[in-house]
Amino acid sequence: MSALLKSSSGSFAALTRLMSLARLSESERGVLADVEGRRRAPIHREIQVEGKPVGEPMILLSGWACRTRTFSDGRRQILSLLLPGDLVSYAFGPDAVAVTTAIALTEGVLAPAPAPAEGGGLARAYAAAAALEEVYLYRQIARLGRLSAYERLADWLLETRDRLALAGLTAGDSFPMPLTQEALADLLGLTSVHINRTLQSMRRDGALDLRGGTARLSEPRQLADLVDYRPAAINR
Amino acid sequence: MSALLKSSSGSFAALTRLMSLARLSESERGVLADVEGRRRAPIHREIQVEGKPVGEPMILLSGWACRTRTFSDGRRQILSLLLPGDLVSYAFGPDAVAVTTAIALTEGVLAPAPAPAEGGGLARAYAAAAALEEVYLYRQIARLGRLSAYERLADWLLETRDRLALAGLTAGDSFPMPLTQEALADLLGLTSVHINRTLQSMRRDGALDLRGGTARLSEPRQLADLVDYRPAAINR
DNA sequence: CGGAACTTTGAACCGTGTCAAGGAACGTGG
DNA sequence: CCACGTTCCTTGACACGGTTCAAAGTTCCG
Repeated sequence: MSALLKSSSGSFAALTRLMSLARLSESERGVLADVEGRRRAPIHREIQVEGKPVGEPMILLSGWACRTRTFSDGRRQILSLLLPGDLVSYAFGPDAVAVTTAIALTEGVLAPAPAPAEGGGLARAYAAAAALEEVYLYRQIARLGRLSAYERLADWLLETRDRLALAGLTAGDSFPMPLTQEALADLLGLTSVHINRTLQSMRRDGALDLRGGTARLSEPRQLADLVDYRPAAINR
Repeated sequence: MSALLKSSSGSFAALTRLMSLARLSESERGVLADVEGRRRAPIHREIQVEGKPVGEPMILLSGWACRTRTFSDGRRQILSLLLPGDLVSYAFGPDAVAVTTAIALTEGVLAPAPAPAEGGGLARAYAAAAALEEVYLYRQIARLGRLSAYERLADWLLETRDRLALAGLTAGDSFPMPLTQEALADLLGLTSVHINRTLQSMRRDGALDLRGGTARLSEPRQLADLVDYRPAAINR
């Protein structure tokens, strides 16, 4: 068994995220570190399959994944991203059936999501996570429906920076961005060729630095104005 | 008070929908008919406002509504539709804040959603409704991200027919379709001009008959093949 | 009967897709 | 550590679906 799977390292980001979503008790904070039943998800591996029982709830400890829909003619749309600390199948009881297929976009590690005590911090964190997931879905719809390629990219970069910040994965304006341009295209409803051109246009504008799997937003304010971006707020 | 508001007529469709989602007990079936606190929602009225507390859960008894996002420059995207029997604000406790703005697209009637008994049929119906709502969100994303105008329209018509069928509002291949072409455009991420052309193209193909607020799909099979459409199935 | 909201049509324009080919980066095995 | 294949990125020319702008026609409702 690899170091990633047996050690408690690698659940850091996920724990950080849960702690940004709700105050956790001492014991709740420990439960993720030594959770049993971790499993590695190699890149492109299906994590969940549409129409099959979802099984026990899982949390993504590290790596990026997505929910996806593939049409019979091969067209593919990434419906939503799953980032470290996101819950993968936490809906409607274990006898329910998955409504989407989910796959790993990078190498990742999954673990069974610790069962929350009624009314505890973990339960609140999960509820907040579900609420946020809903927000991201609505945003994805607005993005695809009404924004230009450049705007979609800007909006998504801002959102992703904020999501990763919750998991403590940002460093200033920098954050990991391991997606290929083809994955970005499938996510933003464009072609990879056009993603390439749009990325370069944003680089030329001095708004984006994207190299070696790391993105840096140099002018986040201006990008935010461009797309009327406001951070997600669930609770007041 | 109008006949619609005081009589038990007008909750028929909503009750029919809940009964298609789960088996309801005798008493549960009655609870919607004489629910207190109905209110009329005139066309264009805000039902819920992003950032404000959601208040008590509501169910849409009749009429069409939507969740919407408006950008600062005026662009508008309809995120999801709310049809008779749909729950409007049923998420994450009454202290939560609405994550979208919802408005009435036609004249409609709302009522407080009857509180479900733990483990009862109504609770199962609400859970199924929430699961379906999630399915429709994912579909909307795939539609906007990867389908052409003609395909978006076909896919949406099929979905809407099936949704209305759950509420007993279809008659064969016919169903009410009260949206203006501009609303359709905002829903499908297009312009009203192009919606107009696309509708006519579908009419010319003999696939759609849309007049006087009623739509009829003449070739549902072919449309379904075109967009790889399959009915939503939550439970197995 | 009159006005507002909605639908229809035409012509020009433009953002994004398509097709094709070459180049860079990366991992793997020898 | 090099050689090689594979995956990913980049670029150019051209095509096309959908938008924009403008104006006329229709329906609906008070």
